[in-house]
Amino acid sequence: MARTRRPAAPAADGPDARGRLLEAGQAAFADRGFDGATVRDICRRAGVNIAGVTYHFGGKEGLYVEAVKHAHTCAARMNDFPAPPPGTPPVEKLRVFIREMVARMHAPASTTAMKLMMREMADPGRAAGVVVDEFIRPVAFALRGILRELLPGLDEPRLLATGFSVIGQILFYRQNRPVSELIFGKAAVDALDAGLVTDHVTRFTLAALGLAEPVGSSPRRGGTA
Amino acid sequence: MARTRRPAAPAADGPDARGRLLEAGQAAFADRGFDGATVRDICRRAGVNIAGVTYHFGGKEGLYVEAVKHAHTCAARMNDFPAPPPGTPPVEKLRVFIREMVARMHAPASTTAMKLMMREMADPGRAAGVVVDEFIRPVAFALRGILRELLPGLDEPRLLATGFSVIGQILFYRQNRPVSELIFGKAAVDALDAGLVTDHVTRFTLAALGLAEPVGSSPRRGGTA
Amino acid sequence: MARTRRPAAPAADGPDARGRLLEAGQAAFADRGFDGATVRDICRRAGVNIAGVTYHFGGKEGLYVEAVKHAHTCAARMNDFPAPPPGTPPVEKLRVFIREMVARMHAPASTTAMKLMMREMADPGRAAGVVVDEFIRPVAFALRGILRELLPGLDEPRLLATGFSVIGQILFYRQNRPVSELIFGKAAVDALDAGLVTDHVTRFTLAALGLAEPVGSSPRRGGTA
Amino acid sequence: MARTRRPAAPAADGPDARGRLLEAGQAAFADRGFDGATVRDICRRAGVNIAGVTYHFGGKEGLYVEAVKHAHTCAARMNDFPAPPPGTPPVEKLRVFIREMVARMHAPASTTAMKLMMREMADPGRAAGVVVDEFIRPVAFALRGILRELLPGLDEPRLLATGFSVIGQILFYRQNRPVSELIFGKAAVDALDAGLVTDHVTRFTLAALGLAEPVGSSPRRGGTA
DNA sequence: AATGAATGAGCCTTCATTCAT
DNA sequence: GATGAATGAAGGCTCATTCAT
Repeated sequence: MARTRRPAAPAADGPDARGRLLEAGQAAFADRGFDGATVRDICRRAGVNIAGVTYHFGGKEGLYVEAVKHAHTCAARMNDFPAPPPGTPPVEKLRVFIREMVARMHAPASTTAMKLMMREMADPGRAAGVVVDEFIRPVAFALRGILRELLPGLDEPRLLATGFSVIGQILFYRQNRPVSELIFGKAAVDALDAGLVTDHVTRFTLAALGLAEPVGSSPRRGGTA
Repeated sequence: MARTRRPAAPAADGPDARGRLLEAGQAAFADRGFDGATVRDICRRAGVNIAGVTYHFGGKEGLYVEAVKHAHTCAARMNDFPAPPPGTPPVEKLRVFIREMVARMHAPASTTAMKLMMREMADPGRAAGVVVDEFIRPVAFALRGILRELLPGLDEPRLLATGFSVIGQILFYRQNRPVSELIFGKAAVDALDAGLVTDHVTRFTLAALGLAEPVGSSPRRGGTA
Repeated sequence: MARTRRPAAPAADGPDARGRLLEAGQAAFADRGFDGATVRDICRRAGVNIAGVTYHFGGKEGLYVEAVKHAHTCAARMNDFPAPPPGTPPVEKLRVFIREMVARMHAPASTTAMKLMMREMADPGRAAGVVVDEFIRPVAFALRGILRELLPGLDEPRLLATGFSVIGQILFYRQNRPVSELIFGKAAVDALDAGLVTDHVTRFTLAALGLAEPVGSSPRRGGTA
Repeated sequence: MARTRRPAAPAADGPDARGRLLEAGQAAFADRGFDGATVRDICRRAGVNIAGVTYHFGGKEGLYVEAVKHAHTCAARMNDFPAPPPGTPPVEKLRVFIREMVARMHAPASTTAMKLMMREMADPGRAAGVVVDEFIRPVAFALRGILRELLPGLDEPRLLATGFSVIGQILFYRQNRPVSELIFGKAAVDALDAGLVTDHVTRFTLAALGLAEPVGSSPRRGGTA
């Protein structure tokens, strides 16, 4: 156990210094950004000496990159995306994809990790390459594959735009939640839980592709049937 | 306008110090963020004394807020949103709305102002209230009004989600362009110009609402006719 | 007066911040070396804010270079080296040269400046170029000129070596005083004041060149006659 | 020797950690000074754990002192100064002394050790006592003895000054080589090899004491014959 | 109205050192 | 005997801000 290994940890008793730094860094970068976060604060929260960041990560930037990597590892196991069985029809694959993506975006547990990744995506910088390569791109191509199956005759630009329409709908809840709450009130936005959003986005999307009844036609149950 | 809000600033007389500071601040905040931008750099670029920011805006934060306001004033005259004639059918209103929004998001001219506003939206803070009140909220309610006309029977949460689906599709191009280019290449993303995106989002949305043929059914011409 | 110009000097009342920094830096670098001296300490001694060094000199290294320049300016006005009248015989020129150099090396007033310069000479680095160009080289060439006049037939290497013999004798008192005192005691070394050393070096050198009676032959009076 | 002085060090067994640390420390201190050298760097170069310095020498300062001692042990076996046979005439003793000293100062082999010692001499501090006692003082007194034999009637201060004139000439080449090269060019200074310098200093000195023809009188051969 | 020298808090980093193993 | 993760003081420097002019 890493737990029994620590020699003289001063404050916390969770994982080792490096791990605690990673957690604390993730949180700090997530809600203050790279420039806004301070090494001092991160160390204090991690219960680690101020020299710890340089020691373990070579500096603030090193910690940032590792924190983003860690975030993607934590929050986004794309691998356990429930790979649909071979014969699964594409429509079902799309349903699953949407359900999974929405779930991720609404997961309250990984909020911190998610926020950090979103920040890096909105303003790609130090760690963008890693996030894109290991996390974003696979998902993007998975979606494109599904859509290609569904729309074999569509030209490339429109296929891309279609993918963006799907992803755009889902991402919106992550990227614009605070503003949405400011406009419509927290309660109204909170009402849109993962289940409702999954249903809605699935129905909206399938209808747009001619694979389901349009939104508004039959009251609910747009997700499965 | 902004003139009446100044606390203790000197008379503005054209491309004066205050104005240059506003421009320079807008640019700096847009591409480095609040923490990343420095007062010194902004003053240097504006050709203004280093004390200028404190003098004219009371401090860095003051300049930031004014810069965001200025950005919304510049880039987002929601007023000249071509108010459709009274009798316009809702579908047409939605078409116009989408066209206008996409145009704004793709406008290369107001890139700086747009970037600054997007930043503030992604991480609402110091100036979020102003942006939301004066720029975002009117648009959001306009869209909701249109959708309510189109879907009179839909319950509130689903109406909200539908609005988010429309806006999410459009915003995606602003909020995720750099990452998209990283994934699919700049060329592929650049191919999605305002016209194509307008067509696509309009078709996708109308189809989702049962007001147009689904995406992929007939080759193109989903936008105008 | 620079004296009346200071707006809000916190502690001292001498020259302005920049000047005080220069003095304090000179002292600190002189007796602790570049690495040993700290900006904080220098600022404290100068009664200047800690940001003063960066502000006025761009950083520690900038202050160092300026301090060395300042030292040479202060301690070594080679210009007022009493230029001998045109017809002065070379022997007299050499006498004057030695007297002047010894005087400089023994001057207790400019000890700090001298120490700083010696340090930089012993381990030429950041400011060596300046010191050599503006201070050392002119002196070196002046001496070589005098010796060339005295020894027209000597080959270059030996002329150089002769110059080094003259300078080496004089420099010794600056470069090795502390060690000398450790060996022979402070009293014995202090007994060698500027006058005695001038006499001695002059006699030793002139005798070596066959221009005076050898050391030890007649008790004293080796300097002038 | 140094072995009996260690406070709490482990048994030394050849090119062990302790020895490698000593070598690495010597090199680092020689060309960066005490403050400029870092324990980390020294340990890395010695292939020793970072705690090695504290462990073996009690700290950085301890290593420094031992390194200087080591340097004097390595580079300056004053013992094998070829003690002249009892009846050797003083002039010959002086010749030998000069030859030996110049040889030491020009020895390229012991450059590191020499540089370290020179540094400590120029700015006597932590290890000055040791160097002076074991290395410098014996030489100084040897020279004084020789000069006393040659100049039995000279008063003490002048005798001291005479010794300084001899040593000053020789030391110059060690203490001011870099600056000399800056002024006259590396080639010109390199031309002054040990042989030429020995010849020159010997001739210059003996002539100054009335024991040889003056410099410049007969072309060369002032050193040996 | 506008300046810019000066401020002091706070930044990230590096240092020699320690201590449980 | 030797290790290396962890320490905490101190390093140089940058920041937004102030104030006498």
